[in-house]
Amino acid sequence: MTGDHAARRRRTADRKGDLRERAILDTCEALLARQGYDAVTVGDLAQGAGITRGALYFYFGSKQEVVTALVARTVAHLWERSRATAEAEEPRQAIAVAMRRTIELWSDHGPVMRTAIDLSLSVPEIGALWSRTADLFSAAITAVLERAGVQAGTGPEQASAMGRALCWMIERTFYHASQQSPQELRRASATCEHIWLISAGLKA
Amino acid sequence: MTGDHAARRRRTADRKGDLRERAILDTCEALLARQGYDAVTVGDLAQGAGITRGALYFYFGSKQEVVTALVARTVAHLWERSRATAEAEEPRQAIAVAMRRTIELWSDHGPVMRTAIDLSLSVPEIGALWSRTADLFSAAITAVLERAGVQAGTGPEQASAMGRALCWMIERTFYHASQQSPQELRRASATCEHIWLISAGLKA
DNA sequence: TACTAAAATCGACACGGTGTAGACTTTGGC
DNA sequence: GCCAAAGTCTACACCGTGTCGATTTTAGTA
Repeated sequence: MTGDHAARRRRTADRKGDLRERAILDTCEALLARQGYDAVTVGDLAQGAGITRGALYFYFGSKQEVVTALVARTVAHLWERSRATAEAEEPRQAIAVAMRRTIELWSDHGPVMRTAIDLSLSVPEIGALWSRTADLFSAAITAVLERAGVQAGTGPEQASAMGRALCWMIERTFYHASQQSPQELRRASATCEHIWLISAGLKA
Repeated sequence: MTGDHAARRRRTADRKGDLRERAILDTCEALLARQGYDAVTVGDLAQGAGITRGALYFYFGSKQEVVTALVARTVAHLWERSRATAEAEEPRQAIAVAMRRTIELWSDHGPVMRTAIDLSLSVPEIGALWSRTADLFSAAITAVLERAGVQAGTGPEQASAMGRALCWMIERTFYHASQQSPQELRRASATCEHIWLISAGLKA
């Protein structure tokens, strides 16, 4: 706990291994962008990172751990940015900003997002990560609905449940659109925004 | 093409093999209900159907083919029932009926539905099957929206795109709710119905 | 500079699941 | 009873995962 100790920690923080770790994760993301999880082999991952399979298992206990770490990295990035968002905005503004953020997120990390969703069931770790992320989104949407006048509460037709449903709508719509094209992503975003506004009572 | 030939065909229609085929599919559905696709092994499938692995490969070329056939069977069942639906109803009625049908569908075949969705990407055959099903739903929702007065067209804020988004909302919401409980399924349905009605301009 | 412990890497292996091949048995029409 | 097609089995080859122990590299320390 001494300063000296901390210094050593910091110095060792960028040791060779961390570079490798990042290289593995980067390779994973690149491979995921065009092969789908199943098709990606541990050998591919290792080769992409410039090491052998055996060496890779020094960093990660399994293929699942690699992709879990990748999802964690992406999601952490997302959390940081959403925390930076001022929450007290005018509803219409808040919705527009949120959708813009979502477009960026899916543009930059679509393959990882899709993989995370696909593996949520079979890999509990990823499921937890994604569930927590969805909760964040869901809560944000709910908050906007309430601020716009939708009745608060947990009934099937009240803000909370509606926020959840709209969250799933956005997730799934972007999931598909991100496989098409950036343009399709923008169109999808416009549609989601429209329905969100209507649900909030902010549009005819 | 003679009557005799047809009779023979019909007689051979329930030959031993067809029973086995159904047994394999039934086993697959049962196993999928509590294990997830990856965990299900061809050996399990064969054992459940009372044959050996080798014999199973006489009926299906691969594990993927088995689950594809299962999805096809389920989806065919769904198509039949939705074809039986009268299309020219009053919007509110149509929506209520559609949601009721959807609850039944997910109650009876939740695990298969979820598996189909999960494998849509990695198994093109299943992706096509599911995509076609989604198109059907999407079109039905769109039709109701238009009949309720939403502007027809393919713009991001017009009926077609909205129908798609609502379709995804329903899919994802039921996907999650069907993992919880029948009660949660009904709650989820109520929420989706509510948003659908609002989007159609049929509710405050 | 030489020593040493931890970090990193490798090659070889065992295991489990998939799909194939060929031999054998059952079934049902003639 | 004969025979072809349908159905079934056992054994095998292949591939990807994850483990293990030996070896090399790295970086503090004397």
